[in-house]
Amino acid sequence: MKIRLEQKEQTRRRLIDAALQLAAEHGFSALSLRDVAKAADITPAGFYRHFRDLDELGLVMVDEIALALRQLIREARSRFKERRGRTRASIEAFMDYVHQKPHLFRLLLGERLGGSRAFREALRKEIDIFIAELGEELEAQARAAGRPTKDIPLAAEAVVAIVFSVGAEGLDLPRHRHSGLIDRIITEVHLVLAGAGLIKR
Amino acid sequence: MKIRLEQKEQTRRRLIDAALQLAAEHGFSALSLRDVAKAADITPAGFYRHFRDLDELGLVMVDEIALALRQLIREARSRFKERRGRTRASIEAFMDYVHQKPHLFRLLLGERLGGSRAFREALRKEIDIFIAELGEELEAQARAAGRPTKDIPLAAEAVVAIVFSVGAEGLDLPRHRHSGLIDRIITEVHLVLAGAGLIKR
DNA sequence: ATGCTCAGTGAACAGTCGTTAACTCAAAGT
DNA sequence: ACTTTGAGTTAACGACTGTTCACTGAGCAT
Repeated sequence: MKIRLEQKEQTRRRLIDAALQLAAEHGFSALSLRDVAKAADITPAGFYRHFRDLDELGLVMVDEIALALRQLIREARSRFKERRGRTRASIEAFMDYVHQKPHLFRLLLGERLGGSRAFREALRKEIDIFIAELGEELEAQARAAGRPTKDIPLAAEAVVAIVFSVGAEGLDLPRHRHSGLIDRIITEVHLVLAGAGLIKR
Repeated sequence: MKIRLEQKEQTRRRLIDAALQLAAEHGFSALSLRDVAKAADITPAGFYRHFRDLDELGLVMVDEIALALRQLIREARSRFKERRGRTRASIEAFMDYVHQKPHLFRLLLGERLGGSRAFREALRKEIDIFIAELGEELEAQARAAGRPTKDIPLAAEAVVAIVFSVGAEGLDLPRHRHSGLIDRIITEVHLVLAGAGLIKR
C-alpha cells in the first residue's frame, strides 16, 4: 500500500506547483484548469481526481503560502537572536525565502491587495500574524534594553509594509543588485525603529 | 461636426470605466472583451471602433492611473504647504483620492507587485515619480528648518510603501473606521520622519 | 491467480472567448 | 436634396473553457 498513494501525491504536487507558477505569471483569476493540467502532464479530466474545482486548488495554494510564511517567520526569528545586526540577519532570511520560492511570493504580493475578496482576506490574516510575531520579538528586545514599547505595534506594521513593498523589487532585479537592495531596506527599517525609540542612530 | 464625436467619446469613456471596474474586481488579466463591452452597453464587435484589442485598452488604463496619480501628487503637495499638520493634510488628500476612485486604486495596488511585467514596470515608473516628488517636498521643508537631508530619499520610499500598503486597507473598511486608519498611518509616517531626523517626537 | 480499486485517458457536451464580415441608419459634408 | 462616413448591430467562425462519462490498466488485497 504505497506506490499507488505515492504517485498520486506526486501528481498532486505537480498540479500545485504548476498552478503556483502560472498564477504568479498571470494572476490567480486568470488560471485555467486545462493549462494547469497540461503543465502538470495530466489530462484535464484527471484534475478532478485531486480537486473538486479550481477554487479548491486555490484554498490549497493559500495554505501553501501561509505555511511558507510561517517557516519564514521561524527562520527570521531564529536569526534575530544574534547579538549584532539583527535587522540585517532577519531581512537576509526574508530575501533568501523570496528567491527560493519566487512564484509563491509573487502570487502573495499580487493577491494581497488586488485579487478577489476571499483570497485577499485569507492573505491579510496570515500577514497580520507575521506582523504580530515581529512585534513580539521587538518587544522582548525593547524590554531587555529598557526602551519604550508604546509604538511597537505600529512600528512592526510599518516595517512589514516596507520589507514587502521594497523587497518585491528584488523579484525583478538581477542577482548582483540584491545586496544593494538589502542595504536600502535595512536603512529604511532602521529609520522606523529609531523613530520608535527602539534603537539609537 | 460635433454630435458624432461627442457620442463616440461618451461610449469610449463608458468602455474605460467599465474596464477599470471589472479589472479592479478580478484583475487585469481576467478582463474579457465581451464583459467590458456588455458593461458599457455595446456589442462586442463595437469595441473595435475604439481600441485595436484589449492590450490597447490596457495602455489607456495605465495612462488613466498615471494621470490620477499626478493629480493626487498636486493636491497632496498643495495641502502640504500648510503650517501645521502637514502629514495629516497630505494623507487625508491621499485617502480622499482612494475613496473617490476606488477601482482605479485597487487596480494600481494589485498590478503594481503582481500582474504582468509590462504593467508592473509602467506602474513602478509612476510610483517612482511619486516618491521623487515627495522627496523634493521633504527636502525643501528640511532645508528651511535646518534639518539633515541625508536620509530623505529612503525616507520618502518608506513613507510611500507605508501609505500604499496600510492605505489599501481603507478599501475594505467601512466608513466609520477611516479616521482611525488615517491616525495609524500618520503615526507610522511620523516614525519614519523622526528616524530620519526630519521631525522631533 | 482473481477480482477490485481508482489514477489517469479520450471523447464529447454546452458555453464563452476574441475576431471578422456584411449590414443599418443617423449625422456630416457636398 | 444627395452622397459619404462611420459608430454600432447581427451573425457567424474557430479556438478555448469547465465538466461529465465510459474506458483502460496498473497496484493491491484476497
